[in-house]
Amino acid sequence: MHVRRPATLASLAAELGVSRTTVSNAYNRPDQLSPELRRRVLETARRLGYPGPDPVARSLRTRKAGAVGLLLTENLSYAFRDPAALAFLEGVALACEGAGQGLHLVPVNPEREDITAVHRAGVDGFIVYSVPDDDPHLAAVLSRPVPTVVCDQPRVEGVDRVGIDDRAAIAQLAQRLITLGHRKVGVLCMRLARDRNDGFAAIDRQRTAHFHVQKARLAALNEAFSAAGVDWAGVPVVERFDHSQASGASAAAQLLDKHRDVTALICTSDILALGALAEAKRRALRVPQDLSITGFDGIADAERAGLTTVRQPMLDKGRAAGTLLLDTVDRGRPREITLPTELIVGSTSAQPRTAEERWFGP
Amino acid sequence: MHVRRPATLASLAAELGVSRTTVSNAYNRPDQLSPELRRRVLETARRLGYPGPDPVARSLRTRKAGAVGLLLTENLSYAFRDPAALAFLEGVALACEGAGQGLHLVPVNPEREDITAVHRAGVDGFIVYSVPDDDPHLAAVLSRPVPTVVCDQPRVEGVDRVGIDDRAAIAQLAQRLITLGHRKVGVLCMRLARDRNDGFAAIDRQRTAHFHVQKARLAALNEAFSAAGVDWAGVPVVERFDHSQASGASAAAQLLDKHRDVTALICTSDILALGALAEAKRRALRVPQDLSITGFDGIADAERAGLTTVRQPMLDKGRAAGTLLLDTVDRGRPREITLPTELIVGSTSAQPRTAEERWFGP
DNA sequence: AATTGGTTCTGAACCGTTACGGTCCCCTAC
DNA sequence: GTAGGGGACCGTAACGGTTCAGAACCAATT
Repeated sequence: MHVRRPATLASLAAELGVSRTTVSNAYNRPDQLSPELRRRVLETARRLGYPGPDPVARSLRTRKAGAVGLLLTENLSYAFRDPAALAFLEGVALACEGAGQGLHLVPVNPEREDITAVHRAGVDGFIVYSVPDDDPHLAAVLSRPVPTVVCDQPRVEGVDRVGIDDRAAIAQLAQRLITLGHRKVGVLCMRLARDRNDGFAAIDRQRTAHFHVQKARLAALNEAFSAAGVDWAGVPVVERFDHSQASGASAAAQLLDKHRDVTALICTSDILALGALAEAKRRALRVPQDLSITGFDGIADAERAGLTTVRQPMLDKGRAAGTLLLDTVDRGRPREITLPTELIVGSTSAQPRTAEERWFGP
Repeated sequence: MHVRRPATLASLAAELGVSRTTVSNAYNRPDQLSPELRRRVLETARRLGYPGPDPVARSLRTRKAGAVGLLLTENLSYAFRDPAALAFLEGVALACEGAGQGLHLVPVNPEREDITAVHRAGVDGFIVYSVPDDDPHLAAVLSRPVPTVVCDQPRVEGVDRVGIDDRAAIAQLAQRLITLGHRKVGVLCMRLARDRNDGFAAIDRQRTAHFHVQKARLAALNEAFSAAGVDWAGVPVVERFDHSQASGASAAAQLLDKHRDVTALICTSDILALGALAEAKRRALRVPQDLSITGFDGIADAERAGLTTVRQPMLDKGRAAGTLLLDTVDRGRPREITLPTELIVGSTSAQPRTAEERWFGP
């Protein structure tokens, strides 16, 4: 550890016999004082071990912290494990470093409601990524008098927003499955609300979901399959609180145990889909002959696995969020950026076998 | 964007007809005022849209920012691409969230010398990860009157440190190759200094390297192979500024073009090794029969590829750095933590073929 | 009646800077 | 000789809190 005598701008000024303003100018506005004096100031600073103006005091005065706050649904460390979140983070970082801004990761525990971290963060603005609409942290952010950008969340009055058209994106996927002939499908989705509910999610829970993205995707699936004559009430939807391949596998198991007749498993994330893929393999179900499986996100592992999925530009999303937040120019009315998505048809989806084939083989 | 009338603690106090102290206490020391008054304060705060004490002003007074600064060699966004750096980051994040501290990523451009970001960061301490010993950012950090932990760097007077025994770790690897019979080896390493030098690195450059880790590993290799009778001056070492598989591949190509007789390629990182592996494949060199290749780090991709490498606990490293920084208790004399490493013998190393075999096949 | 003790609230100092609006002085130009 | 201009530096007032030593008050004890 490294401790210095607390030299301040004032003590430096006293030592030099100049005003504090002058010392401040030596650091911030070199043109406001003679080069000679500036040299003396800096030299004396070195001698006294003065590290330059205190960042916090400066922030207080200038009302600028030089950093962007990032709020995630999950534990801080989770973000480093999920490829999609990671790409988002990378995008935000890109925007930040382009603007010379720091990136302040706000520590949040999704299971507790400790808001203090949000209140403590000395930042010029917040990016809020995919938290439930009733999240107290979100409320805390909005209460703070700094600009905010939300991402993968519902619109908030007067707040910039970045996202994709989740409904259209998954509707396209659904349409593909429908065209292929799938009518008996199941869905694996991520957590729908802040409470842990690992299991089937009835329509009511789907409708009252607090995670905007999941809710939108389920609603769009509902709409698409209903239009194709499928009774959505009969479509099993399994929810998982934790987002991991293991969760995907167990969810798939739970669903398949109860509904052996499904011909397609629609997963709202690639991670879940990869888990489902593993479970299918474990059960010796052939994909896509016996079971089609689809994901969402377009992460590298999904591509590697040949997953049918929807690719969304996570990195661009992060960058857009950062840019929006840092672009102070045309901050008039709230802005909204919707990024394009792309259906990726992989090798994990195909026509379902007919009943006959199911009994007698292909 | 979301702007509120600037209500302050003072204006709240005025509105309520109480002192600022009382309002402050309402937030920070509930036991210091009657529950009734506290209720009124909070209620009035809500009505006026007062978001609670300003974090920056609070930080100024309390001298606590509630955040840890993290300084990396590379661009901010790089950290999200390199698995090893990522694991480190995750470890730091883990420690931070355990202590309820924010994680402030300091934006740094390794090619420029803009130090202001370090001076601007309102943090309670710094973790500095693998920057060159002459890095001006490091100097800037050390000049600040806050505790610091360096990681994968040489000792700095009076500063806590976390690392591994690089020399011992790679010496073990070298010993293995020597035992297998390799005497004609080549080395691929990461950047040795702040200037870009994509190409062969002569002994002099190796010796004057500013990246501690690389320097230590090269020195240990030198020692080990010299002891085995190899003239280190004749061992080609190729350096790459950018750390990527592409770099590894091109470095391998450059080395093999000039030194067709090497039987083993020692890489100072798994990323480089994976690139070398790709290049070997491109050249139809069989690994390990025609060429042994080793890495360093023990990332997941390396394991998948069966790489012979040294595993180091990157996550633990990050966590240790965070813990060290946040543990204010026994901050007496500088502490040092050295983490264990483990030699992983994979399928990319084997006995070199004899000269005979080289000509006539195995 | 005086002392003690406990709550509840206040006043003033302080944290280390920067913004703003000067002042002062020297130099040039007419 | 003096008006005008510009460079160099300064004084004061915030910025928005926290902290600590009391003050005021009331009840209980001696």
